[in-house]
Amino acid sequence: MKPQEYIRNNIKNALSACGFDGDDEKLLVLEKPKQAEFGDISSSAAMNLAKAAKQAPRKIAADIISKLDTDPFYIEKVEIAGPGFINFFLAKECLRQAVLDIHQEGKDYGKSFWGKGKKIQFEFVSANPTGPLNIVSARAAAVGDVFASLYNMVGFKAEREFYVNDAGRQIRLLGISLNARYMTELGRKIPVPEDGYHGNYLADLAKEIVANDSDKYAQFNEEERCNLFSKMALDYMVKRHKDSLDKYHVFYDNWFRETVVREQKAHEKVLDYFAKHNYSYTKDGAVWFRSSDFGDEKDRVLVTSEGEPTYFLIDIAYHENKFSRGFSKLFDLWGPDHHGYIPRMSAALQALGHPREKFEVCIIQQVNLLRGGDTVKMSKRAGEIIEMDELIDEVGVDAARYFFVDRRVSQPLDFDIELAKKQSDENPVYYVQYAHARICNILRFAVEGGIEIPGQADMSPLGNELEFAVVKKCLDFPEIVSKAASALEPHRITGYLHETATVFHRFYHENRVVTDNAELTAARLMLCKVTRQVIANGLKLLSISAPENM
RNA sequence: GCCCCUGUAGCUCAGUAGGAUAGAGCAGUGGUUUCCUAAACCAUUGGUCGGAGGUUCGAAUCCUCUCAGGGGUACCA
Repeated sequence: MKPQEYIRNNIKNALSACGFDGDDEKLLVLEKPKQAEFGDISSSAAMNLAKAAKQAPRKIAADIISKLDTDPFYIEKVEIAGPGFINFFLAKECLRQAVLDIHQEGKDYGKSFWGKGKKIQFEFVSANPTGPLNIVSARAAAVGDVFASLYNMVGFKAEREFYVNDAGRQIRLLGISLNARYMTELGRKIPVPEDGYHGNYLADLAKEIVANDSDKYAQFNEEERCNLFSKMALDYMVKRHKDSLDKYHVFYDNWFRETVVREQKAHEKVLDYFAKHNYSYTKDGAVWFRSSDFGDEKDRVLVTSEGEPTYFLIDIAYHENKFSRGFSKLFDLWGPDHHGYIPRMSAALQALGHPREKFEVCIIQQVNLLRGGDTVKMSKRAGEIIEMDELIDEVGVDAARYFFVDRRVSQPLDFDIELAKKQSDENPVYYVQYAHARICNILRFAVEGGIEIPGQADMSPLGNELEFAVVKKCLDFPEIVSKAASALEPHRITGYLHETATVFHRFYHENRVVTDNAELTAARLMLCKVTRQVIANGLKLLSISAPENM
């Protein structure tokens, strides 16, 4: 049994013995004291009970403690402190045992099972295939990927999906824009329409087409040619997106195309359903959804007076399609510009019979790009955007991913390219990776000295505070993973890894691992292995490499 | 107008289902290497938690008001 588990059960029993509700989750929450002198684990149950029980918190705490079962294997001592905290000090023996337990779990350490194998889905990035991926997509890609990894770690079956908007006006415009570039390349100057796509990537593609097929398409009539070019540009862009994301270590389970929804007439089924249930009506020649009946601030158009289905309608049908694939919950990651869109989508899905909590949107705040402290101005109109590829090429995958994930998602992010590039102590990525590399080096050194790396060891030689600090930190990992997942807060992982690295570096500095003392060496090597495992597991969650040397 | 996000150390940010002396990294200052990687470690400087009220044993955290910045408010996608 893990120490936390033991203490939790223990408090639960003591509460019941004192006549309190031992099943009240709120009373069973364990906290980490801010300072080491307050012990390893604390409970504020007594203070939370004080008001209802009309007793002094410290008195309640004393009662609870009197009913605690303090197995010396787990508990060194228990104290009442401050206004009524109950502080537990873990016994050395269970910490020593924990090292072996974690070692046993290996790659699986950190997993939990509260997801119960439920199928869920994360849809993220889903950038329009009309231009290269930009910085905002880079943040969404890193975050969405880590969310999926986190949820897989806690027992869900999480899938990653990219929605490709491969239909509609913008794709026609893409074809027209490519047509202009192609004809221009052939010497017949046709301008890219003002609301078309002006980026150089289409000019590049046009050159490529001319190089391969020469003027073969010039004979086509214009409409035919634009249609063909729409398709060519689309395939080209999707491929580019895929390549960029591969390079970034983001791998999707599914690339879902909007045309599938249209071909299956799924949106018409939604219309029929809404009409049948009186969730829609016609006004001014357009079909409206009564979204205000489901919490939206006003009704929304499903079919325009021109007879065109809106993006919203198609999107509803798409989400209905997701549910039909058996996901018990859908997570969408959107940019801040879409937050006003949440109530209407939520309304639509509720109208279709899906409970509100089965659809959750996570808004990823914007990214401000800096270079050495100065803002990098980006103008989409003029085609001046920093592409995700450029960013990765410049700062590297590991640093980019670390920076994007190391901040609360709901918070705008200042990304300083110069800082991310720096291979110095200003850059937190290397700090964590260095701890991993350092441990690898210790193990290498031991092997070179003829010492066998133990698969088992007697941990009793572990005795000082720095050693135990490392163990305690490693012990926190599963809980951190669970919290990061349930709260959708990936920055907890980077923060934790940084702390783990700190504790290890500190230990390393004061304690020599490989010494003449064979027993002590074996125990410390085991401690090193376990720490390396925890750091590696954490980095793997983030898809950041764990280098063996630096 | 209405909605969302944000305001904590010089900079970038943690900390918010109320809890102990508000933390970390970087920057600054001063130290540490005959020894498994100094991309490290140790010490130290630095705070009216935007402001004002309120709720209570206790507020960065909850409520009201207020100031400041960013974003959103389409028969676009």
